[in-house]
Amino acid sequence: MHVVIARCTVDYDGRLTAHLPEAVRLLMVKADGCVAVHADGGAYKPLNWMNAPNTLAIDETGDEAGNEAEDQHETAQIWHVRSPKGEQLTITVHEVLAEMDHEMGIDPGLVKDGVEAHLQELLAADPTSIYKGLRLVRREFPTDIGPVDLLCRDTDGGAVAIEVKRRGDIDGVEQLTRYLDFLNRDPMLRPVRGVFVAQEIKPQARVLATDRGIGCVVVDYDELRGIESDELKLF
Amino acid sequence: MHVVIARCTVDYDGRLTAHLPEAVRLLMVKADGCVAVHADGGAYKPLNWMNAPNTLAIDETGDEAGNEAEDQHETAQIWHVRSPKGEQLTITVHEVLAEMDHEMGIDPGLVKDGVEAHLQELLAADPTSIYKGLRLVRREFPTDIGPVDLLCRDTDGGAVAIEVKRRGDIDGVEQLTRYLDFLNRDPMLRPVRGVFVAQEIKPQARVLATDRGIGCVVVDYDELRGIESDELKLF
DNA sequence: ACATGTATGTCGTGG
DNA sequence: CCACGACGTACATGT
Repeated sequence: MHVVIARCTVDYDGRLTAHLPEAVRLLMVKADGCVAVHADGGAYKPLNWMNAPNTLAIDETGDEAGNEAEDQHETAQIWHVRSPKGEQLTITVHEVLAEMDHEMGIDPGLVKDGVEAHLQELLAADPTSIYKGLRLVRREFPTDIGPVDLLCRDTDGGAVAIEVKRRGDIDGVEQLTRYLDFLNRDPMLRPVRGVFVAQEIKPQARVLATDRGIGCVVVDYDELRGIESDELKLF
Repeated sequence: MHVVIARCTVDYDGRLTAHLPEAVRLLMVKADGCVAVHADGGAYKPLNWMNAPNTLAIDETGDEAGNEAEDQHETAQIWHVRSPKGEQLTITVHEVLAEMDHEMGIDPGLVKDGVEAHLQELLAADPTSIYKGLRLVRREFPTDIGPVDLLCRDTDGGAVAIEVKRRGDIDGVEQLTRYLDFLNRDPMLRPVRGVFVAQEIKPQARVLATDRGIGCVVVDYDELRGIESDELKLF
């Protein structure tokens, strides 16, 4: 890991064109070659960056015009970062204010908990938290276009396809719609109702779902986890 | 901007739960208080972070057990970062390997060029670059499910809904399809044709669009800008 | 503040 | 290698 604080200007040309006027910024070069230009604010996203794979070539153009020879900091460097896809990041370093270098090795990695997979797990364990009397047929029920999160039967034996999302967006409704299209071609299942389950459902998603006859159910993750704990306590 | 290279463990508890085992990482604290934990690889995204607004409190617990007094580096610090929304990031610093501090001021900011907004602007200014004889009715034409990028009329007075994308993906086709569904319920507009316009259209997106009777037009950004410049020169 | 659409999204996974 | 789905998505913008 190489870190430089420098007065610099930056130009990116690739998926779009962008320019950063001269200012003091942090330049971060990671072991895999990726480069990021950070300002002193604005969350974790850099102002500009280039992801690996790429090549970094530092062009030591020598002192800038009118520079006193003894001032080592007034050296102008040009960093050329290029990706094989034709993207290009050019950093003109006018002045290096600080620098740091350190070996860090490979990171052991992150352990996560509480994402959609976990929510789906809780709902599969007890579908009645979605809908009274609902019984699970199968998790990740396969269709030609991909697996439905949950396939259930209601009290009348009717098939119910359920899409689980942490945040209920319009995309989730589209996804469920595609699944329903395919499921409803199966004479053994037809007719299949759809239910969209999420911790939060956006208004537009609700409009679209309702328009397509898809039910919407909002569930609470902590509550589900609570119910699960309660049930475990009973035994 | 404060930068620290440290051997540390990290725990995040908020929108999910995550843990990082002990390793050497880069800790970045920006002027607005946001904190990021970087490994020496993996693009620009940090392993863990906390965005502003938040509070950072550094707990100097003193030397770790069994530590030789003169070794200043073996101090264990605990960084508590908390957001008002109840998120919490805890960084246990076992050893500081390097440190850096620098004032950077407010960044003048990024100038972007060539994003969808600009492309839509150019096309709105001259819809004939999409289709001969096309006239603009309204940009961001509202429907119950959101605004269509461009609504136009063709030479026969037929309504044409246009979705503009930088990269023409399958999602864009889905989006336009939804708009067309709603627009075609309006007796004043019906029948409405759809045209998908992008700088690049993925094969699958083209297949889906064609299957749904939606036209595909690939436009060149530089060329559009060129045409615009030419027209400006004429006056 | 909330809702919505864009992003140089990034990042994993499966075909 | 490409496509799809999830993400602590972040982020700007319009209401």
